[in-house]
Amino acid sequence: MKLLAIDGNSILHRAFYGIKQTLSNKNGVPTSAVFGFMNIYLKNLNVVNPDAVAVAFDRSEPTFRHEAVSSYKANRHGMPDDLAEQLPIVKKLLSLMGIKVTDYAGYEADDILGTLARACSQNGDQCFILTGDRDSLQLINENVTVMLTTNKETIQYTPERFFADYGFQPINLIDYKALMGDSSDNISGVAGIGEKTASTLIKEFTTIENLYENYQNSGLTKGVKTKLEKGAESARESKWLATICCEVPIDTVVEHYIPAEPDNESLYSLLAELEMFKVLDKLSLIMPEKPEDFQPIEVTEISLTNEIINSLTECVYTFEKNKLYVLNNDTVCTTTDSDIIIKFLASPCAKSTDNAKSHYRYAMLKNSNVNNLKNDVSIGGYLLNASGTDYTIKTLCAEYGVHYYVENGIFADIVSIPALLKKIREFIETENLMSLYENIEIPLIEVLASMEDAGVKVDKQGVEDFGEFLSVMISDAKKKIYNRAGHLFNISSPKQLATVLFEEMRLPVIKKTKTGYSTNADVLEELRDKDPIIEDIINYRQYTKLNSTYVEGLIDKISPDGRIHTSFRQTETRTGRISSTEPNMQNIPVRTELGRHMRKFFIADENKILVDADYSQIELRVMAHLCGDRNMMTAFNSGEDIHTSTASQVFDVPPIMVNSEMRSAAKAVNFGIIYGIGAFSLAKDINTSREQAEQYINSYLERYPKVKKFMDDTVDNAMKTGIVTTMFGRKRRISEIMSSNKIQQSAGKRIAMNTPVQGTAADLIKIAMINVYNRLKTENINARLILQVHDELIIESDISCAEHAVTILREEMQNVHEMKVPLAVDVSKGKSWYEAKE
DNA sequence: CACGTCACG
DNA sequence: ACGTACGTGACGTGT
Repeated sequence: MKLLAIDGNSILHRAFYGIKQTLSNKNGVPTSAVFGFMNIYLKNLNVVNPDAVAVAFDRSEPTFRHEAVSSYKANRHGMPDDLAEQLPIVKKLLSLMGIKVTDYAGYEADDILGTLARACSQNGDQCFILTGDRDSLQLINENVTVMLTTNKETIQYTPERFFADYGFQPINLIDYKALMGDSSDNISGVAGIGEKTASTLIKEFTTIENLYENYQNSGLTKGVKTKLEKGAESARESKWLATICCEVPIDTVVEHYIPAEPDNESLYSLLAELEMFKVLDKLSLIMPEKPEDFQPIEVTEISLTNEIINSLTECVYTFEKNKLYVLNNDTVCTTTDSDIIIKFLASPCAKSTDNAKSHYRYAMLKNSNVNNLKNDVSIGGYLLNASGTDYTIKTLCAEYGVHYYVENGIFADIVSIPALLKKIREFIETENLMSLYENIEIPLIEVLASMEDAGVKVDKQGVEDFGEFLSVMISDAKKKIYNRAGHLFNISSPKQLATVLFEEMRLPVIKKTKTGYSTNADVLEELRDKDPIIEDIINYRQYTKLNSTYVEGLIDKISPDGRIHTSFRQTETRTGRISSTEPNMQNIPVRTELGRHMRKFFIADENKILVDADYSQIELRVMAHLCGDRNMMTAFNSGEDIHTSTASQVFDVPPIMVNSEMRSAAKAVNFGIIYGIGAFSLAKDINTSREQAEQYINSYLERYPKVKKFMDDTVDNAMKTGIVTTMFGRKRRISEIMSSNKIQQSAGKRIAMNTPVQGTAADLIKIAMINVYNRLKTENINARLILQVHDELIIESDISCAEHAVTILREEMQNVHEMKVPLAVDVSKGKSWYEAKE
């Protein structure tokens, strides 16, 4: 028999403190520790593949070994509330999985593990102890392996591995601890004896009994002898405290720990309620049958014909690997004939599906379109919970408690959609998201598909030439760097670079990362004057970044039509922004002249021109609108430069007296305001003292009191409800704000302050995109939207109608919504993106 | 696959 | 005393 014995408390702690993210479900129940626990458990279950599993927990009362010690747990913090809440959930999950959970009054989890381990050793069974606590290593023997889990890895401690690490036998870990003590367990040990001495003593004397019999006549130093003498009493007591009890009166018949049949139905509901869809997947659980409303769906597959298409008024369809599935009552009509697919997509039938954007792309490739799209369940799922990782039908079914029809095989998706859609629409309705869904997100799908379909023309030769130039500059910089360093190394490896800079060249360490010395741009900037190698490294970084990410990365993505067709993602960001991938067209360089050069290669086709329009300071304007601060509104309404105006307020001088330093400080403060201000970071950003930064922030908030009020109200509300909302009702759940960890909670507050602003700006530009798209269509302009970069829209237009495109962009962006301050838009034209943005 | 780094708004 | 801006995606290194 093989037994996996788990220290439940220890693993739960590891999971809680190991997971950076704070997770919680819709109802605000914290779940990160449960999630981490399940991951650690499932991972090691696969590694060990045991016949039996036991999970041990502490009892909250003082334990047998410790009740004699009056200051029990003096140095242990009680569990934070959000961890304590998760303990019963884990126990519940385990018992639903059929796993025996064991505790015993007066004993700790490791005593139970010790008892089970001893039983295994005596019966010749194998025992694997899963824990994060080194104490259990004393239990190791030929039959007992300890799987020690850290945040990074799990180490399997066999007797050999233990000896290699410690240099004595596992059982003598008790003696070792008796000498050196353990503050977290309130074991005092021998005063003055630490890790090093304890280790040497145990290697020589093996046990403290033997040590105390013989130390006087040994060659130990006088100091050590005195310490041992004084600590004799404490050492004996410490040994007793450090010894794991192996005689807890629990059931030690290993066979009794063979898991029972899991209660899949309850397990499913609980995991779904906790929103642990990945775990559901790993356990291959699906929504169990519900007697009342569950009916297996018998479907027959027939071929989709024009007649059927013409008869449809409303339907659900999916579309995978160029095969179309249309659900029509009890039949699934399928086809792979692209003419029929196009015909269907263009038909007037009201359509519901998932991943509709790809269907638009399919249609547009054939110069057709999708007509009358009513629902996209993925988009719906995203609006209801923007922090999901995927919005596939299977995952959504799990999330919304809808049966996923695995038994229907390849029809599982389509057969599952109707019930899922019903649920999702109900929630969208009750959450007041219907207008956002129907008027913004659904219409936007077509716009994004059209932009992807259009793509951006690239001057491939130009990019290649630029790449040649960069390669020369890179080898040049390399040579200089190797010369100065005195040897070859991989400059792109932060680790190797750090060795050269901070160990070989002894340059001062500015900042550390959790794995070593930081070599990032800020650090290099500070070291710039210290050695000429730094400048070359900065250049090397810039050249290689441009070359690998932009030159090589983009060339790979040029389609046969000479254009790049990025993919815009509509269900990716927590705030409601869209993102761009393969390639990311939203982070093409612009801030440095060399980087900006890249934009010369994104060009308009023959007889066409690029029209670029961007909102100026849209997020600050959104802030002004949302909070209604008089001072801020006046600044925008008067049309003056906002950073100058802010500087005038913060420094209390007339605008004419604002110099460029004051203006850039004010600009940084404005950014800080949007991000959820912190004095520390502002100070770092503008290179001033924390006190000074604090003062800027305070005078800002005094001058713009409603900004402060808005921030305070938003945070208060988020603390109460766990949710923040944009102007158009988009919601974001912020689990961090409920965290017992202060750092995470402050992060949550900043998120709460930033999201309504960033999210509202995202909503606004989405509306503008839809309106621009529709006007280009109805006014028959030979121009297409091709890119969006958060506050910027780009149209590729026939030269003949470029002015019309300019007008449409300007009007639709400026007038997108009635606001308390004007939305300013800068528009310009050019043959390339570089030219069009000046 | 995580991390450090760096490109953008 | 903590460790610090908000939101993304891609690349190279190293485990």
